[in-house]
Amino acid sequence: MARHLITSAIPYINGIKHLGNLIGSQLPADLFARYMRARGHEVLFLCATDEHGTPAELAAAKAGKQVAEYCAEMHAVQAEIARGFRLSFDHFGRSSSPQNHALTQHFAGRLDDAGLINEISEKQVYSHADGRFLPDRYIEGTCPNCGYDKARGDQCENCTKQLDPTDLIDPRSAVSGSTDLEVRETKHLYLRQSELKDQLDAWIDSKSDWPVLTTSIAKKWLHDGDGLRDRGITRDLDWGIPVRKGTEDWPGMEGKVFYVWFDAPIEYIACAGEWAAANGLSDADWQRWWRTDMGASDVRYTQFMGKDNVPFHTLSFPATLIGSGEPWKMVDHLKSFNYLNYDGGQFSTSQGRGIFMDQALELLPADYWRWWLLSHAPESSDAEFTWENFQSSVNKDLADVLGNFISRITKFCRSKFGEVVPGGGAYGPEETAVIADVAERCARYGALMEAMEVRKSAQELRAIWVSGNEYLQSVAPWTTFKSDPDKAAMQTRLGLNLAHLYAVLSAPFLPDASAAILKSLQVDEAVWPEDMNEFLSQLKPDQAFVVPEVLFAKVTDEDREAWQARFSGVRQS
RNA sequence: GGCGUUAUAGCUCAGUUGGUUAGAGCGAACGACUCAUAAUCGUUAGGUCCCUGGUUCAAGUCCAGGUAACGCCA
Repeated sequence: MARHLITSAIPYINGIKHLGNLIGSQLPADLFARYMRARGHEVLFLCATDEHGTPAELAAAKAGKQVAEYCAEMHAVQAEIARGFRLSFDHFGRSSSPQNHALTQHFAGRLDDAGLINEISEKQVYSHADGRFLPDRYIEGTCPNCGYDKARGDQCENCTKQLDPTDLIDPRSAVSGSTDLEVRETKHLYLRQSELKDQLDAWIDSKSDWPVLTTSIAKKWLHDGDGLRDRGITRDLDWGIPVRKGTEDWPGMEGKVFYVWFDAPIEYIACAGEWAAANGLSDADWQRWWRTDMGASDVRYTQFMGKDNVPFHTLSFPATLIGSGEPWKMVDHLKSFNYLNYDGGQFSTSQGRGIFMDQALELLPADYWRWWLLSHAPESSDAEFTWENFQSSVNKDLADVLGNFISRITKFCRSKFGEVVPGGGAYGPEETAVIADVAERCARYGALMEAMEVRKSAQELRAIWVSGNEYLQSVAPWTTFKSDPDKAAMQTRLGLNLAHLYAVLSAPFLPDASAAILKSLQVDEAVWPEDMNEFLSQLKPDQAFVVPEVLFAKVTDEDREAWQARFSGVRQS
């Protein structure tokens, strides 16, 4: 038994995520976690909401709420939707947790002790009316380039020109509208990542089994231009983790908080602490996952993320861990995904384009989405969601190949032998052949799952479903029954055992359908097949079962057209 | 403008370190079956592997140049 620590990139608190976000990290991470648990490994699967930063403040203000209140509500909403998609987090934490406050401050202190923090004075805009410094995005004014009067201090949305707040004509606060602004000196902390460049470089070089996409992005950041740049890790905001040096005050940094990119990845660790606290466990219980001096040296740590997050996971976060000089568990394998596009363009949270997680669940149960998304995961390049493709994949794979198999075998059995597993002698040569075929495919499926080859795993799983249909078609128990009912009984028994196999193998992809099949076969516990001969004889003669409800109803043309129309524009609410 | 990724059957995609007749699923045509959600199974037809040049006994695969789409940065 191995120990697997699995984290998914943590979704930002600001609103409900779309299907592109889901397949970019949380869903494949869940697939991997479920598979590893099914194989009997010890798994800790963590995710959380990323709650700090300017967008959260803006969204809260727009909703007319305090930031803390807004974040608490949105965390509950996201947690509920995650449950809806059957994401099996051991804990769904919050980057605003007390654990993350303490740990982030701890890391900052350690980094400072190691001489890896610089204090730098810079000029920033202060708003007298708001009584605070304003981040670039909080300042609005007229774009000097195109004359657009709602340009932001970082960029003009109209002409896309990058700006400095001081470029704006008639600048005003986006918070209060006040024009009583002043440029002031303010001090910020910088993490001297450049000092750690060689260590990071060597560490990345040691990861020969990482995908090209991952290492090429990391190498580019390390070597392009001036190389790895030092980065500011503090901000003049109210909402966030107060800047402290461990448990001590940080002179000159009063009223400032850590920048979101610094504290968000630390939440991966803090989340384990939240998990322990929520389950009445001790510090040692989470530290054995994260501290190599406390038992984590045999942990295999895998991170899942979209490609836009790769630099943070390969450079910034490792810089924090290495720089601390403490024995923290570093990532072993890093699986990154490209983007999922929607009908010819990008999914977009800010523009409300595409299908959002809550809307998806209103249309169809989780298994449909899980199957389509995973079997079309954007692994080697960007992938495309179209309603036609979704309809045909889901109907063919789930309704016709898997669903219909379960239906035909259970109903055939009921009509000829009743709702019990029939006897009728031992398996013959045809059965031996199918069992061998399925065993071989199952081994391949396991290897692909182990390697996190998501699409190929889905293909192999589907091929295993097809084997059942092939078998039934070739031995035709409905024909056999006329001349040799005993033989037909035996063939039907294997068919039912195959249904059991499909329930177990499909569980990581289709947890609900899997549970439904097991329930109808009256199997209490799903156990992964080790010996296929043995497994496919587990359902014994005279064992009762119940014909299940239709597992997957088809998506009709009318459904598809209606949904296509409904999701053609941008989200209204 | 710079950089990156991609380009293979009507569609969605596989093609390991260059090695016989380039594969799968869907869709199409034909056939089989009738247990089943008009489901299933089989057979067949579809490809100048974006273009040009190069390296090699041998290139979808490596190199150079070009074209197109997308993305990131300026």
